[in-house]
Amino acid sequence: MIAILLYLQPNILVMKNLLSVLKINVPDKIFIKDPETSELGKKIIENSIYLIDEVGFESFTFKKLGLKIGSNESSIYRYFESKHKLLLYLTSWYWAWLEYQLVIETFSISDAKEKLEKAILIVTRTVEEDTNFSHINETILYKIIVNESSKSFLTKGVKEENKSGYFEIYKRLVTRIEQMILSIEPSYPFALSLSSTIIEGSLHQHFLQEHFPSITNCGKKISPTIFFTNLVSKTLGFTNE
Amino acid sequence: MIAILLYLQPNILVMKNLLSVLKINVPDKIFIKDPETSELGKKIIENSIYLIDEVGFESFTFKKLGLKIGSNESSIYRYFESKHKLLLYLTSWYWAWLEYQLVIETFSISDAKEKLEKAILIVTRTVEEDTNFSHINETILYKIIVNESSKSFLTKGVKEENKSGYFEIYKRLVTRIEQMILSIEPSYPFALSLSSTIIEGSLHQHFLQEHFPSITNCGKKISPTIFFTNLVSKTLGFTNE
DNA sequence: GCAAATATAATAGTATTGCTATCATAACAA
DNA sequence: TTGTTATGATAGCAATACTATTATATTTGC
Repeated sequence: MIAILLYLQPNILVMKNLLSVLKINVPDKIFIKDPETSELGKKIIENSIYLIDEVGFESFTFKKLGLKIGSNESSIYRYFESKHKLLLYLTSWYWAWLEYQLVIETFSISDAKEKLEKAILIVTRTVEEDTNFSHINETILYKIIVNESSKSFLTKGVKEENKSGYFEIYKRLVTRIEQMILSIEPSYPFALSLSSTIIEGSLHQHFLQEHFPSITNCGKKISPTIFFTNLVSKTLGFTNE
Repeated sequence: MIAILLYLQPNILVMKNLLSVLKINVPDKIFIKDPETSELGKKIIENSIYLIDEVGFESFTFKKLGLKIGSNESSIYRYFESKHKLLLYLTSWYWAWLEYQLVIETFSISDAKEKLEKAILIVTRTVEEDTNFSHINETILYKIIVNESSKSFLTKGVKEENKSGYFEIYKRLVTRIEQMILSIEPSYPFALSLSSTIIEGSLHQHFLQEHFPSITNCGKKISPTIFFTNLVSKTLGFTNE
């Protein structure tokens, strides 16, 4: 795979091609039956994204989803044991998708600072264009990540679910950016915290921009990318002009 | 009140005295009947904190709470129209309580940097000692803030609830710290985003410390306070030695 | 092409949730 | 003492979050 990546130009078309071959892998304990293996499964994923966006995760039910896709509640339960597991699936898929972008788009960058800046761009930018290579609408999924993803870990069951490996992809993403930080400033003692702050903090700034504009500078002129790029460059002591 | 504060030493004893006179004010549209005005009301607040901590917000119900306090479900509905409103009450109370501490403990500090550092300490530190001046156990409430407070705004109803003023205290806290940042560096263009990142980011680091220690540097030796103090001093270009 | 396996659909049922409504009683105040 | 207010007890209801069973398609292997 590394060999292939070296020859690829990182753009959406390439993503599309690459991902038509490579499958986004979600920890398989999250589902009962892999939704990627059937038409119904794909319809479940595709439309759960639309429905959660429409009504919010609290009001989302398998019954309503069944109605939307002309299928039965009980059939959906054959894929996911609960709506919480479905949310875990969607968030895992998103982080895996981001990780692919991170790897592809930073792979050929040799300059450590440039590499980190690119990484910050990737994890903080708004997903606006749907790459359209699959049944998953990434633009809408991104809205769900901003509004609902915290609920995937803010539960009484986190500890156990963490042990089951449900958050591995997310954690690997954090450590990837940690490594980029350390390659610039090996003695910086808070690389993990800075990395996790960039990722969660960016989602939070996107949320504020939408719902609490009075407590963020992010808006039309300033993006979370600009804010976090500045924050990181100042913190690690390099200029980004 | 300002006159009084000038003569006070900021410590827990003073807090206790001050708050026995001053009432923490929560936006009054949040409740149907003010729980501070009756014994039952106070029992509801006191024990909702314990129960939410025990079972998590999702499994928390008014029926269970009624059972715990030897009262009736229907009586609790006379105070709060839903458990969501109760969560809003608890989070608002917490932010108001923090704001008091912020005002009291930074009031007499004239040096801008010292003032900001004190403010960061106040909003990022773990609430470990219960001041015990009321029926509210702040230590347990703090755990709820870390684990559940995001759910108070990550809902389909945020926009409306924001219009109703339910988040005023929280927003005012963010702008207070924004002002402290600007008094050090008036040209820094991201003061609001930095402030909101400190507050939410600190809760997130506390959460990670507890549940995902592999993606944070915070733990026994490093606290969120140390991380954010360093982050802010580097970002604003002053040293904190 | 047919049987067997598998996937999906339809229906029913259950305990719990998130309430609302009504009526009774207790406490307290005018 | 009478009225007002607070609380308690009970009932009821539609929706949620499932589980279980049975029926009917669809696919697959031989």
